Amino acid sequence: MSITLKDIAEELNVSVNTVSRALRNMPDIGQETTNLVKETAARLGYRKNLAASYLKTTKSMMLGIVVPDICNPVFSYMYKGIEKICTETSYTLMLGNSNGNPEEESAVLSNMLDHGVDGIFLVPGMKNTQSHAQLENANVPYVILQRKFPGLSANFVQSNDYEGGYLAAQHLYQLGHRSFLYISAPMYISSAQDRYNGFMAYLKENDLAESAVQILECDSTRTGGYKVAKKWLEQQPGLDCLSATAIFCFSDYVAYGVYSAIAKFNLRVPEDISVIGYDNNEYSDMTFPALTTVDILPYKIGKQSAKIMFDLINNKNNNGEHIEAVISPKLILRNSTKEVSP
Amino acid sequence: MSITLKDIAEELNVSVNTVSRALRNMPDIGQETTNLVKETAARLGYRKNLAASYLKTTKSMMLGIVVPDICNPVFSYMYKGIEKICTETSYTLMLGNSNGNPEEESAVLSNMLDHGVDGIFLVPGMKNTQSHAQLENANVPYVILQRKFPGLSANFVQSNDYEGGYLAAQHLYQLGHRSFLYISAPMYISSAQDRYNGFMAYLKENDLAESAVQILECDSTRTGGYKVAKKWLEQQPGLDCLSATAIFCFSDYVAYGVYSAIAKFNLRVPEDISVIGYDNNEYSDMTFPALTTVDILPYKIGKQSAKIMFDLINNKNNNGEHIEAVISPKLILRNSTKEVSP
DNA sequence: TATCATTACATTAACGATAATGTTACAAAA
DNA sequence: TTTTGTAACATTATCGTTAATGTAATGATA
Repeated sequence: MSITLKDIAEELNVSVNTVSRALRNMPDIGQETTNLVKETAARLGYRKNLAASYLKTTKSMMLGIVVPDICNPVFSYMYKGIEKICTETSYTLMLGNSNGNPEEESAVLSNMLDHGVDGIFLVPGMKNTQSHAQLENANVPYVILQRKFPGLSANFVQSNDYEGGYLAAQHLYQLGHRSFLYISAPMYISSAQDRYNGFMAYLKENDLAESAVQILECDSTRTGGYKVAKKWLEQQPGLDCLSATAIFCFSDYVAYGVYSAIAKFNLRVPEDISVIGYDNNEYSDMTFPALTTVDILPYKIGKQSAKIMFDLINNKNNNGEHIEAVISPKLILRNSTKEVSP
Repeated sequence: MSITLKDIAEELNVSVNTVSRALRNMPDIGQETTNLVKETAARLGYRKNLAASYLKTTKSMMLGIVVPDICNPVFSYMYKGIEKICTETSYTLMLGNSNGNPEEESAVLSNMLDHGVDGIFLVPGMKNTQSHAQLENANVPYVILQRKFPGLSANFVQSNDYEGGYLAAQHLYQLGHRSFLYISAPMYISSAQDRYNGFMAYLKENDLAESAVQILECDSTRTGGYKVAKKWLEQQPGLDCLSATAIFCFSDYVAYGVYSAIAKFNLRVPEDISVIGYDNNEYSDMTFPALTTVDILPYKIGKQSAKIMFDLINNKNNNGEHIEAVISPKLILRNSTKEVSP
């Protein structure tokens, strides 16, 4: 059907091996022959069969990416960051969504490994450590993004969640806030814990007690944020004497839900209560009010991960120790936070 | 390194072929042997080498998807729709962004074809017909999503843009609007033209002249929408006598830009001018005001495309004619449109 | 002059799976 | 009894590529 090395070899009356080596610029093929082979290959429209090549070399030139949900802009920007570097080195990407589900995550990983990917990028779903074992057994390099396997070491790139929490606390404190609600993802997610630690660290530096921060958990979605915020508001002694003057949300998604809950109680952001998000979704400057948030720079995280991946593939990491990279987040000031009313 | 058919064969003292056929439930292998082989395969942790399998069968069990930008939720939802169907049939997906750039689109396609994908989903970028030739030559089934190759036939799934334009016009007309601005993507994009045709069709049915609709073109981004709207507003005789009472935007992105431009002139949506978007981005109900828009149901488009793909792969399409599927869009009513002030 | 490199190729054997074709043992049919 | 059929396997060749090894011709070296 399509042109193979054999076709070129027959056309030129040389061996298949010569064609293969000529196309790969091997030094033991004469310059004239090399040129001739390349011209003929181009003329016939030869394209290398990468699967066949893989069979001999065990280099598939494919990398796998597993994310919870590609519709989440955080992950799609990570994807693009990774792709940016991969395109330069003509690696192709296989993508799979785990939907935050351990079984799906595991199935997708297996599938990619069966296809012989040369490496895997994984944004782990919740508490799934099976993936870790899978990846270790597979004997391919892998980079974990954003969420840590609890207690396990790996090549790892993440936004500095501690710093993000710290920045958020600093911003709110400087506006005069002294009582806070942190609507968090479940605390077994390392990011959730780290952000809390950073948040508390700033407050403690400024002599606030731990009791200054209430914590509520939900899954990082709009409905999650809505439900928790609604419940919290219902339990307040009165809408004019809320037990927190600022809400620190685990994600912009959560913040959107919080907006809705606050609106339901006829309160205003930021006059009655300040809200700060996390992630800086593409549209968070279009919300009303525009959402103050922390940008984790997912594109940068993706690029950094890919660079580490290629170091691993090219064996630059000869001592075998795991690499951990941390990207500093950026506070994005908008209109959902204001100084606390006197 | 990893377990092969050979390992299983040696373990059981049978031939490699027997192992292969047993695992595939071929009828000429005895039931006992089949069971034994399967147990052993499971015990040793055998995983099929899909690349090697491909070499014989020319079925790679991979499909390629090329989109302009996976960060655009329209495309990420299409991806998920496709993935939904593919997971059921254990196909794996290769994803590539073209960034709306013909060269990148072409390069990504080549790359996927070199990897031996069994089929390709393509959301074409702008006016690139080279892809069409590439896909035809490649001799793999392909499905085009959303944007038509001008003048060329292909298996094709799209939202009914004509209907979407019609719905938008109907909604605005019923609110009393009689003069419109259509901020469109370039008209060589079939969707842009179709939406215009649908929009005009409704108006003509209600005895409005073509001059009731002004058309301005931009690329479908926030900045594109912002620039065009700003320019239009600057050219108006006065801000209290705009030459259109409603703006029909090619996408929600454009609408966000239009919002910004309108705000810059201290006008209000929808009191001073109504705005309707297109696509129903995930956050369009969080904007201020919440954006009335047309949902193209990208997840459904993805699923439909995948179904067609598997019909093609399984040769159910024996007469060789191209299949075209059209998904009806849905009007989403929110707060950016209101009855025209008297 | 005989030996040794070197250049530029060709030949052969894999990679892991599968399709096509053989082979054996046993049972059924003539 | 001989033929024929069939169930249940084994053997062999092949997909397209690449690594390992082989070889002929030429030139350099001892």
